Amino acid sequence: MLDIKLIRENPVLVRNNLSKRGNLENIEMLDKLIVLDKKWRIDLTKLNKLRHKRKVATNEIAALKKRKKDAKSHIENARKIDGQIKKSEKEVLSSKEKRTEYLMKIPNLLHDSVPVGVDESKNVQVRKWGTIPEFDYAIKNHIELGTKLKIIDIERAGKVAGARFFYLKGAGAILDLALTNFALNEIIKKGYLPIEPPYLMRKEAYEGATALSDFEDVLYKIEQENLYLIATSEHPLAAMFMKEVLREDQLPLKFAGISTCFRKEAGTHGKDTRGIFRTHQFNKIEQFIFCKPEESWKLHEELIANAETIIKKIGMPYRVVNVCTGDIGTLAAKKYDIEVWMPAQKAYREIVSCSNCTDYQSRRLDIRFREKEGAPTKGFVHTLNSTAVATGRMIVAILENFQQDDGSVVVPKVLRKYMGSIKKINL
RNA sequence: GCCGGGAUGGCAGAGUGGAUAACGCGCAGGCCUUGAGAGUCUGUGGACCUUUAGGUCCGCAUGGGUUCGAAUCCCAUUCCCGGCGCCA
Repeated sequence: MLDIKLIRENPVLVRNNLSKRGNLENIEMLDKLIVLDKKWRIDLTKLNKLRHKRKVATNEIAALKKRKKDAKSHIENARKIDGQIKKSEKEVLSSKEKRTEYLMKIPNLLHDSVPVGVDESKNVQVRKWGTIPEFDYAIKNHIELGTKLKIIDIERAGKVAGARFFYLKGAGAILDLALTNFALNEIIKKGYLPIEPPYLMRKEAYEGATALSDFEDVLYKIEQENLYLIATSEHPLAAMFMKEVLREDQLPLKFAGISTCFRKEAGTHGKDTRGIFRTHQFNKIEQFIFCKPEESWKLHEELIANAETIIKKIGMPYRVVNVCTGDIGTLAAKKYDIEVWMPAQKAYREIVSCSNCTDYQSRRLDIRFREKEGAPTKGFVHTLNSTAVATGRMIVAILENFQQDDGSVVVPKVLRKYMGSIKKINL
């Protein structure tokens, strides 16, 4: 959420930044918010005056009672004020709730380096690495490869759980674990603390960690409980310190989240329907950082570099794109995606998403920092997140890029020590 | 799941229906000191109004209720501690 004080003091700056996203709704919400905020402040001042009146009246009653005098008429008067207060309280509460609603929906301010554009076609390539493999035979896609090698079973998963689920078997299951272990070790080496978070989160925590629009389209809710399955370990990691004040000398805090991710994928019907590229459940190692505001842009580059190192070591051709204003999402001020080459689709496809959320997420979660215990707070921390590896998509990429003409798949060198030293997945 | 105890400022901890949330620690500033420390004084949550300076309200886990008036009484919820039960 944005700072309401910034909106009050510099609405033009906020409006200009929001308009870059090309979504008129944001501007409308901003206008409504400014009106509501003004109304709320006027109503609140009225209410405070009424409450003061009551305080004076009840003090008088107390004084009279102490002297054992009759206070009946005074009590009658106080009762009247009470009625007015109740009415005023309702108004204040209602405008405050609406105000908060808009404030929570208005997206983050964008960094100047974010390219302007309506959709992903306007994302800007930052750099490219590796060579696109050439095949002198008819290549197979990951579904054919995985099915033939008996390491992926999508049909039976359909029977058991429905579309967009899968079984990983044998070398497939081991490959998933190998990717997890490899990526985790790579970032542990760089000083990230591994964390297995809760896979379910309460609504109050989740509202701080993500955009409200995700509740419908992305998150699974547990029936009869106030709990949601996490869509990424970013969310429980972000919420871990909610309502806390961190110590400045402990920043930056760097974490490696380990979790399965659950996503409804509502509204993606017809998109990537086959295979395990887009599924309701997948495993992911996530990088997450809490830091001081002045170091977040440097750390954003560190996160993308870490993710690139992992992909380079696996040996996968990729490119990094600077995600444009129309495609960037609510929380991020800037976002890089890494897209790896998928031979069967003949396209670069997203495999890593790396965002600097500045103070937007931390203000929602109320995570501040200060120099030391007892000292006044210095403001909100910045939060950043980035995929280290999403195993499902990486398995797709490995199968397709490293396939051989006999239908076998070469195991990337760096993963072999996690897979009993096998060099190939054979029939 | 059942029974009992609890939740108060950055921390510790009083306050059981009638003004100011006591004392302490920490933190910030002043005085003192060559300096540090000790000592001492003042300040130390949030919002709103007005702004040299103020003023008002809110804040005792969260949400309701009772009352002229609630940290204090009642109800619900959440979390923590102890005991019993169940359990990988």
